[in-house]
Amino acid sequence: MDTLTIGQLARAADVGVETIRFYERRGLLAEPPRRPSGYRQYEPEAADRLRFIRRAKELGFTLDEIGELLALRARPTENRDRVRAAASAKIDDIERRIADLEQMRGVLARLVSACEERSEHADAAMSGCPILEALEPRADRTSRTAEDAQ
Amino acid sequence: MDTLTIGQLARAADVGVETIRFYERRGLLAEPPRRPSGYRQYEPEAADRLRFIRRAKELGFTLDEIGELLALRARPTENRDRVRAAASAKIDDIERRIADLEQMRGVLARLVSACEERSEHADAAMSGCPILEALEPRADRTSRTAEDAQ
DNA sequence: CTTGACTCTGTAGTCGAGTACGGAGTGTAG
DNA sequence: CTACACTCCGTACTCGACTACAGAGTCAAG
Repeated sequence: MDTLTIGQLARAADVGVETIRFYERRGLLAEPPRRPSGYRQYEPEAADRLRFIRRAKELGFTLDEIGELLALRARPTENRDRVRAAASAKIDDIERRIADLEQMRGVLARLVSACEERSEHADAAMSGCPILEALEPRADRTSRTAEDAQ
Repeated sequence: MDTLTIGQLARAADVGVETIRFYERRGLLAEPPRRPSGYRQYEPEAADRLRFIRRAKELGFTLDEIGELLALRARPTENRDRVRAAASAKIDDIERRIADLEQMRGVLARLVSACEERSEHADAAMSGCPILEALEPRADRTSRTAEDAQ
């Protein structure tokens, strides 16, 4: 027997049974043939397709994008450019996200080290860890009349 | 007049009116005093608090985490260590995310360039852009009998 | 005084990617 | 033949962070 039930497929691809049906509804997975009982019968390659989906998700593609990728895959050579373009766009996207995260990390790192310095010569007990204060004033401050107990 | 209506505050902090009420429900924003009519009356500092929230969100904190941060802020000096610890944990988190994204980018970049090479000496028309194929086999392959037109 | 913009409350909808559940039918090992 | 695991379908729920809406009341300008 070289077809799989949905549960066997789920174990093979390490996803949930419900996830497989969900992908089918979303059009990411073709409807497989059925046994007379209605049970889905998958070929082992279905697990590859599921792994493809998982891998693409890990690479930051949304399910919609993955659907497009799978559609392109059907006719590969003529769509090479489009696949390449999609991947390039995704790279740009990823680079933006990396840059954002690096900026965040920089800000937090500065604040943590500033905070540590203060802790060491523990005199300035009157001023808190600068992390919180530093978060507040984003670039150009709007008018501040000083003097206000919230 | 130095109090703001919710709409003025929303414009000042560049968030939606509904968002402000949502933050209030979530406990991120204290309930402000009201006019007899029930209208909320905000001090200008409320805009700082909203900017704090926005900034922290940009830094990757969830609203729950921001709530904790704001709670810690109330008693700053005694909580310095905890604030610092929270920020450090967030840095670790950010670094993990950066590493993941860099890996994704690496994979995609390799695939795109491999694809470009093929396009140049455009002989291998039989094999598609390797992006799609390369996505599939995740590390150790499970049995593949070759030969299958899906 | 009227008009129109604003605000109030409470509830419901959105998006993405699933996950859970109920009730019925099926496959199979012992 | 009887358990019991598995599968079917459809619907509803989850999470996070909002966003929209209905219907009523309020404020300020002209």
